This record gives sequence, C-alpha cells and structure tokens, in this order.
Amino acid sequence: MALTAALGRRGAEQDQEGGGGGNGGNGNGGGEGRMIMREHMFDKVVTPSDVGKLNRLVVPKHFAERHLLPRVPGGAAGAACPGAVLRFEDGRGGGKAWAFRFSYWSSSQSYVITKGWSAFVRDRRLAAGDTVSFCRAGARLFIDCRRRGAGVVSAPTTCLLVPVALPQQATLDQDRAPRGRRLRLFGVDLELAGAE
Amino acid sequence: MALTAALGRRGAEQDQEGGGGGNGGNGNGGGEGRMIMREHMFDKVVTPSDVGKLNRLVVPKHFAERHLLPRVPGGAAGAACPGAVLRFEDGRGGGKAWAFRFSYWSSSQSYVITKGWSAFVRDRRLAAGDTVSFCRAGARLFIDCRRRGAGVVSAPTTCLLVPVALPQQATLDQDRAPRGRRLRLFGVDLELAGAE
DNA sequence: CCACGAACCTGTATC
DNA sequence: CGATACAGGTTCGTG
Repeated sequence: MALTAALGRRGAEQDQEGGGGGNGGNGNGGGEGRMIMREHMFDKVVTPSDVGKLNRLVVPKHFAERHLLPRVPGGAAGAACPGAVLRFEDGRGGGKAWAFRFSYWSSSQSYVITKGWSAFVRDRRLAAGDTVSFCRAGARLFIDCRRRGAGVVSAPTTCLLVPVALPQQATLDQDRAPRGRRLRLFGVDLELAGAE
Repeated sequence: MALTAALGRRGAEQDQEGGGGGNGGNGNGGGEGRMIMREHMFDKVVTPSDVGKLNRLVVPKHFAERHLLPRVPGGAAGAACPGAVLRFEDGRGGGKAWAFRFSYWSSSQSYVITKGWSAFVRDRRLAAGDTVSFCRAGARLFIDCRRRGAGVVSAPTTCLLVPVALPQQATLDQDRAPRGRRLRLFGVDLELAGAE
C-alpha cells in the first residue's frame, strides 16, 4: 500500500462540510486522539441509477472482489455470501456510521450495496456525477464523497489521515482483520492494514 | 361479544354464490347438523396490492395481534412466530378450507398472509375494494368475502350462524380456545366463543 | 428458461 | 414532529 498521506489535509477535510452533525455513537472526542492511516480502497463516480429510485449502488466487480468481499464476515472464500452487512463510518468524522447491505445479484452478475444506501444518498445529497470514496483502516471501513467537478485539493485524495477517538484501548485488538504492521510516526500511532 | 345473529340469514348466505364447489374435506353433510356461533374477528377492504402480484395480504397490525397471533400454535406470547400456518374454512360452507401462511415481516414491521393467499384471491375472484372477513368459532377459523359496494344485507354482518357438521362429537372439546359459554337455543347448540 | 411465489425493502401518509 | 404502519416495489429461489 502507498503511504502517501498528506498530513496537512487533515484540517481541510474536517472543515469541508460543517452541516450534518454527529448523531451520538463513539464520538470524536478531542482529548486523547490517535491517528490511524486510512488506506484508500476505491472510488466510483455515481450514475443516475446509483442515486435514483433503485436504492442501490452498483459496485464494480473488481472493486467488490478485491476490497469488499474480503471484508465480509465469512465470505473471503468467494462464496455468494448473501446480504452481508458492512458498517462504514462517515469519512468526515463525527461518529456517524452507515450500515450497508452488500450483496451479489446473480441475475445481473453484479455486486451491489442495497439496504442503507438510499439513506446515505439523501443525507449527503449525493447526485449523479459525484464521487463516493471507500477507505479502510484495519477492519474499520469509511465512506466519503465529493461533489462532481470538485478537483482534488492536493494530489489524488487516496490516503487521508484522520483523527479517531478510540472508545477503549482495546478497540484495535478487537479488530477481526489480520494484524497489520504498526508504526509510530511523528508521535502518531499508525496502522498499516492489510499489506498486499 | 354481540349475539346479534340473524337465524333467518342462514339460507340467504348459503345461496349467495352457488359456484365454486367443495373439494372434499369434512363436508357439510345434511344430517345431524349443529350450530356454532361465529364470532366476527375483523374485516379488511383489500388494496390493489393485496390482490395483485405481490401474493400477500397485509393484515393491519392491531387485527393481527388481537385476533390472529393468539391463534397460532405456539405464539400467543407475542413472539415473532415465523411462518405459522393457519387453516381457514370457507365461510360459505361446502367444506372447502384454505391454509394460509401467517408471517411477520420485520423489515416492514407488518403482518402478512402469504402462502395460500393467491389461491383464495383467484378462487373467489377477489378484486380491489372487496372486503375479506375473518371469523372464528372456538378454535375454528373462517374466511369469507363480499363484493365492493355490496351493502350488508341485514344489520352489520358481524355475527353469522352457520350449520356445521361436527366430524366427531369430540370436536368441540378439542378446541384449544378458552372455553366459551354454551347455550342451547331453538334446539341448537351455540358456543359463545371468546367473550370480551 | 420462464413463471410464480416468498421474502425483503422503502417512501409516504398518518397519528 | 418523530415514530410507525403499510402500500407498492424489487430480487431471487424454485419448480
């Protein structure tokens, strides 16, 4: 994985959209913040259907198989794994999270995100042409989006560094992901998850 | 419960729709007929979806919980009770009966009758705006329907008196329903089921 | 391979 | 006005 994180972007991203607001959960308390490296998984420029009444996001097959399928509880084997629920934290922080049902539709031979997707579209005002971005930090998944035509501020927005308040010290150890390497950089704990 | 049965309506209801025909079962033999009071449970004016391709009848929650849930074999406790099969006798007599799967769909928070329902819709030519009526006599369930706009013939059609040929003398005693009061009226055995 | 049916999901009306 | 009920969809297994 690339470690091209831009430390300076941290503040910029947080200020990106002040609205919305957290709805409780493990909030992003200011106190003893740690940092976890977010590995970019993939982006998709959403189609009109992705944000329309179909209530589903088609996930390109190679993205789905490379990045999402290995994250479903029992489905790395490539089995059909019907309707796994994946939890994505709001990439902007704030503690909000989204539960998405990740399925394979044999009729169309495609991977889709169904249940929960329309709520995200509404909340983030996602429109055709916008880009959804999926990231990961260890076993934790993140989703974010940017407006169409919104040029990336500095370099490709592939890896971001976000502050995360760990609910408990043990959180990282509870991850079901294979242990990634750790390193401490500039006084910050980083986790290099899932080296490929 | 109301005891407003109209003895005189007996013949009228039986002549209501000569077609159809019995398909065996415990037929309504003429001989030693008894009478059991049918307690009206609830009606529903069916929607286009109820008689369309969805193959299901949505049962209004308060009706389902008050009248159907207590009738499922092990589910009076209010548990989810997935997919109980309830047997409804044809309200017109003739010995025909319908087996319906009665389920709770947690996704829509609603009770539905699924398997077996479409057969009833077809057989009775049920159309949107018609009314399905559910009655009960002890533990025995009955289903009937009337055409849209077909005003009730005499008084609200809430309690009807129907002839029932008991397969065996013991039938009434096998009822799992709480024992209702009995009375003999005009030489007829009546059972007042489920006094409220 | 198609038709049917059972399960599931969601927007909207309603209280 | 938030929660809920339900009417109307879609998907998918099965025969």
